Amino acid sequence: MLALSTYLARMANPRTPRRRSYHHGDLRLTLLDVAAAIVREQGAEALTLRAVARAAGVSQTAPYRHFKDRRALVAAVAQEGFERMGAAIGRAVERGPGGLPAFRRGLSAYIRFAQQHAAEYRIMFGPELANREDLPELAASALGAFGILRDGIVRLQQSGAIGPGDAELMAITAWATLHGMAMLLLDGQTHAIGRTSDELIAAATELLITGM
Amino acid sequence: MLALSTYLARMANPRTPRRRSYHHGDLRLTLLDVAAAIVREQGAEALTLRAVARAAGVSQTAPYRHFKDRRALVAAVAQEGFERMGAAIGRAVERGPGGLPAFRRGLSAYIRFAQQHAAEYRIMFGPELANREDLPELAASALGAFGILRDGIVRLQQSGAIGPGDAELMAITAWATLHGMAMLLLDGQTHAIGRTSDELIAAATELLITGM
DNA sequence: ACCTGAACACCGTTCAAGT
DNA sequence: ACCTGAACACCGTTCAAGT
Repeated sequence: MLALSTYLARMANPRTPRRRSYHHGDLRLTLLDVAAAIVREQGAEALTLRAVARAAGVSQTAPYRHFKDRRALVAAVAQEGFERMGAAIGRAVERGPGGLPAFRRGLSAYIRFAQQHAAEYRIMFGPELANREDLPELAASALGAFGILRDGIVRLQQSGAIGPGDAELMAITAWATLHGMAMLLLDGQTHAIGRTSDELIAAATELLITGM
Repeated sequence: MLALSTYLARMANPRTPRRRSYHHGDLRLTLLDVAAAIVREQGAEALTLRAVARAAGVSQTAPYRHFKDRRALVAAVAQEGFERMGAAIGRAVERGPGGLPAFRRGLSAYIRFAQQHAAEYRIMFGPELANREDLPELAASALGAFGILRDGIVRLQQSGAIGPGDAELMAITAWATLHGMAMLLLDGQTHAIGRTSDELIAAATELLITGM
């Protein structure tokens, strides 16, 4: 989680220890770190291959040794995002009593992650990576996150906390609601309406649970 | 609704009647038509100012007389989209019995519009226009569409078709669900799950109504 | 008032060449 | 095996100049 300025300062500083050789060693990892820093600090649209190369201190064509094209780098950033989001939701679910309260905490954690990592979330669900046919790892990460939601619903049904019904259709609808609410919040569409994000998260969560 | 090829052929054809003068006359309208055709036929990412100028047969800087920058052109395309979507939903609501069935038809119409005008929908809700602070007309169009939804919910409450509660919070949640489901469908995220879009639309609609 | 042409600072990507 | 440099085909945008 180094700041972008750290990389840039390192490159500008003549006392920066020279690389062991002409070869970088772990350029792939450096590129990913730099990419994440750019997204975090300058937003999704600032994530260009050339900017990443510049901040990493390599030529603009060096990244092509490690990523097929720009989209592959973006996909790697998104994949990290899915894994971090899954972990954040998992922590929220574990942190307290189970059952319906745990489910509520999970739903809230989803939207809070989107708000706290707005640019990353946009990349995860942006049009560029919408088609995941050629990105099987990314598709698996996303599907894994969906599975957590569906399994949570199944357990709630088994315990009788929510009514019966097609758990998968419920999960897709819940996901759609979370994603939609996250986007509305990120885009500031809810400012005009004058409600706090906590109110909106609570409303969406309760409507979903009541509907189930 | 002319195809892009029509504009391009017109430019390539030496028999195309020359413009009345050095001035185009209604370049703004032509640019908007061409932009809509490009979005429809080549997708949202193909909508560049230079491509629009080329297809319209003017220099690449001519559009700047009519649009402050690229974003202003994109916003104009989005605005047309909001108006057409509002009209499509209105037609669906009117076409049949009122009350809850009309509300269901409206919700379905929203998602069907998104599916049938996928690229346009992406532009309407894309990150580029997310911040509408400097686009008051666009903000008004979007808020108008939201108002239709909220008023529909209020009427359903008055008739007792759905339970009481904060209509605005219900409307935002419903909008989030529609938008989220539309995006999941457009992005093909639902393919992996193997349900038809009709099933998904029905599930989302029923869960929302039950929750209300 | 409206449009053009040249220019600038960016992109992604390819390909031959360097170490 | 990994990285560089030059090149190509794109962008958005500005500014002086043409009609």
